[in-house]
Amino acid sequence: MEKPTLPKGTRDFGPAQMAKRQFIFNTIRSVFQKYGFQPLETPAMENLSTLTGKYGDEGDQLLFKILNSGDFLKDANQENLTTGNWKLVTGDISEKGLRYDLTVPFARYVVMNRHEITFPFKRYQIQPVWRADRPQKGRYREFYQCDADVVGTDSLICEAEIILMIKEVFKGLGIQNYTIKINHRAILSGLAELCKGGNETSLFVAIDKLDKIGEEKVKEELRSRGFADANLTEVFEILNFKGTTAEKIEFITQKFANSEAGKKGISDLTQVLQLLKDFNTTEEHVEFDIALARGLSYYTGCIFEVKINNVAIGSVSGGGRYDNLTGVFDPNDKKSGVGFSFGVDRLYDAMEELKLFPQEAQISSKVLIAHFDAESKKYGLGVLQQLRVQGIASEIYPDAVKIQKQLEYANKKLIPFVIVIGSEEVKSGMLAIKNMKTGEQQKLSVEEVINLIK
RNA sequence: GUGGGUAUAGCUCAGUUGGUUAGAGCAUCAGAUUGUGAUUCUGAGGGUCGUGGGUUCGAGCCCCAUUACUCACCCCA
Repeated sequence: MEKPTLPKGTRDFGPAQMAKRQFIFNTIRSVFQKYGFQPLETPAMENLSTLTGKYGDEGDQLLFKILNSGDFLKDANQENLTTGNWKLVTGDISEKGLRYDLTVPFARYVVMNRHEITFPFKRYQIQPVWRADRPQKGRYREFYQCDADVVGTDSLICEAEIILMIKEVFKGLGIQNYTIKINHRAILSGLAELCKGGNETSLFVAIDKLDKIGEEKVKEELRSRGFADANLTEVFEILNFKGTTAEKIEFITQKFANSEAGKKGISDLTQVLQLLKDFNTTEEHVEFDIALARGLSYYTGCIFEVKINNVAIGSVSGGGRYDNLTGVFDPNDKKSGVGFSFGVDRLYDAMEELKLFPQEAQISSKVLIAHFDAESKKYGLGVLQQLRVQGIASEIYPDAVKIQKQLEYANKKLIPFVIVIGSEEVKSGMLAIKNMKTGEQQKLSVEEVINLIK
């Protein structure tokens, strides 16, 4: 018989992992809801026409496509088949694909439902997405994103609130050493204006790697992409400027004196920082990083990225403002949106590495009822029901087996208390309750047991 | 898409210049213990060494192919 396996880059999540994952999901969800976001779910699959062209050529390559049902060759163009033009054949035999992120399906939803939606619309969405790239550390083909976006307002309060939410989620998860990097697309544009010639995107992609590969490697890459060293002097002067956020802003304000884009970026950023003060929060964990660029082509305003320090995993959260997302589906409907996303799978890996999962989050039942014989098992059912009425998660060992085995079961399931029932307990009504951590055992009435555990 | 690495028990891994019957820890099961787990002691089960071919008197080890996994690059959560 052939051994069953999983598709590359996908995982099962057993009870132990699910307990930890749900701890993350619950933390994020409760923060989203506290900030007034409402839930949304969209289908796992979208029409390919909805997805293609939104993520650039690279992104189109990484889309999982779904083969048409039935005789999918029926409608395929014979010429495409014989010439072996796979890209054209793909379009003939596949019209659906798995979602690549949550932002594009959200934009589609907004355009389709704009008459029912009250703007500004704040939605959160926690669902898996799929990417057909080669898996590696911290990178899967199926992974969950937790998105929160606001569409229909260009207020910078949204940007400030994103920072607040990130801080609150990380506090809830117990992650302390992290950095929220912030930048602005217009500041990047200002930077591009300072070096004449060369492709803007190539510049952003290259400088984004600055802290990873260093100045020399970045310059090397830029040279290979047609940038002249002489034109890069001022760019690197800015990128290498060290100082506080306020000092950085002052420095680039002089540099961007003649740049409309640069001035707009600085103004937005300054306002966001001021709003943080108005919210009575500090700039702790927030870092203005002029080299931060994000790949997705639709960001137009502030951009964010969150990294957990001392953990070798990519960013665990990112986002930004896009002025033109709905415009992709309807050119007459250009709504401004801003949003961000947590990568649960990377948060999980990072928290595992940092040993941040609290053990309480892994407890399922609080009590197990163990029994010595049929009569005590029967008696235990009544006790079990009383516990459950009190809202205590509890279970009884269903089979008649040795007490050893029942205690082992509790031990493995991390159940903290075991009520042992035998003929003595049935007779007296006093229950033997054992604390599995300390090993202590005492005789208590049902009411006393409930008070102890609750 | 490009380039490395790995593949031996359910899991994590040893395995000498190629040499008889392939080992350990953990896990599982049984017992020490007929009203007590995690700790301790004793014992047991479990492997066509990823797959296919080649070299050799002889291959877990060397060579070729293939598949899976994994790490890095591109890009990204």
